[in-house]
Amino acid sequence: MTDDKNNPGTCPVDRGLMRVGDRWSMLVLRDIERGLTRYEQLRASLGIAPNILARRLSALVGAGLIAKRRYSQRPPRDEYLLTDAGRDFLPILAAIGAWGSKHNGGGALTRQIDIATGEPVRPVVIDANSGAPIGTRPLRFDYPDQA
Amino acid sequence: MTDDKNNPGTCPVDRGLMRVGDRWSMLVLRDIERGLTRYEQLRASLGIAPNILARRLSALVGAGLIAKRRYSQRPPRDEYLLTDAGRDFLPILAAIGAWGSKHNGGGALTRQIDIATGEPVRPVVIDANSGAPIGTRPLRFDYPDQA
DNA sequence: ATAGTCACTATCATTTTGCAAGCGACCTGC
DNA sequence: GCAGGTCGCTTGCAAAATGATAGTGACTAT
Repeated sequence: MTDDKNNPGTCPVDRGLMRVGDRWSMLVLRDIERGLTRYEQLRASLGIAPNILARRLSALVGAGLIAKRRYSQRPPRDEYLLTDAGRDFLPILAAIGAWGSKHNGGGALTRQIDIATGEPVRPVVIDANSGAPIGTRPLRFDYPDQA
Repeated sequence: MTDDKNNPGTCPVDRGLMRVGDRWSMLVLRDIERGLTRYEQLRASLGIAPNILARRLSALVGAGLIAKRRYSQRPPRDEYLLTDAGRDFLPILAAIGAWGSKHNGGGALTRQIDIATGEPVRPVVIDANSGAPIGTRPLRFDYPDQA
């Protein structure tokens, strides 16, 4: 685990998790995607303590995944919107959701539906080069020189 | 956030994160994938405190992502191997790694190489139905009845 | 017999999380 | 004009998780 931003490791997974590596942060992103952009909406939806939510939101702003925007001057009201980096993270949440449905999926579940086809989406991680799902072709790790 | 296993919520992301929603667990899975299957290898690679590693490993065993296997009777030695559910999680780690490379990717990084082509893999999450990357087509959420 | 490895456990300090209460800025009756 | 209500937090304190360090049991190797 790397916490030192000035001396990060070479593992991209670790690099990613430095930014969003906790559960609340991911659930906040999910809820913002669902349209719950305001503090009070998020607090009620998640059932999170207010101090914890405030801390997570400012961490996500600091990490560049969401941005705070004032949508009303009087009364002063803000909302949180996904940045490009935050939107880029959403497919990962979809993949985690697919895993959760498969391996921890008893009972009724919320699904995402493709509006054009009406079908539930089935997220799969593929290698864009080969088109093959990750895990179906042999891979090796390439470690950078650490001279 | 749901912690109650007898009364889980309807969000599949939450369901997934119930099982692996912390940073050490994901990094342990990554290292096991890399072939670091023994306690001492993991401890040295991750720089984690021994009590914390022991707890994470037994949590992952309890969550069904890894299994403990005795590979030597005398001296008694165990290793940790991925279960089917654990292997199913690896593509998510690849996707997180791709995100980390893109958005937090200064300096040298470890990469995964497709052995057949020699090319670095480029993980992308697609919808298996349409073949389109998640985020490129409009979706809606389908919430189950809560009568 | 002595030293060393491996896979942990035990103890205790530090850090993070979480609950409950409160606060400032504003709006909405009346 | 002032009591109550909403929103977006902060403060104070308890509880839980994490982490550093030391130690232990089962061996092997010399």
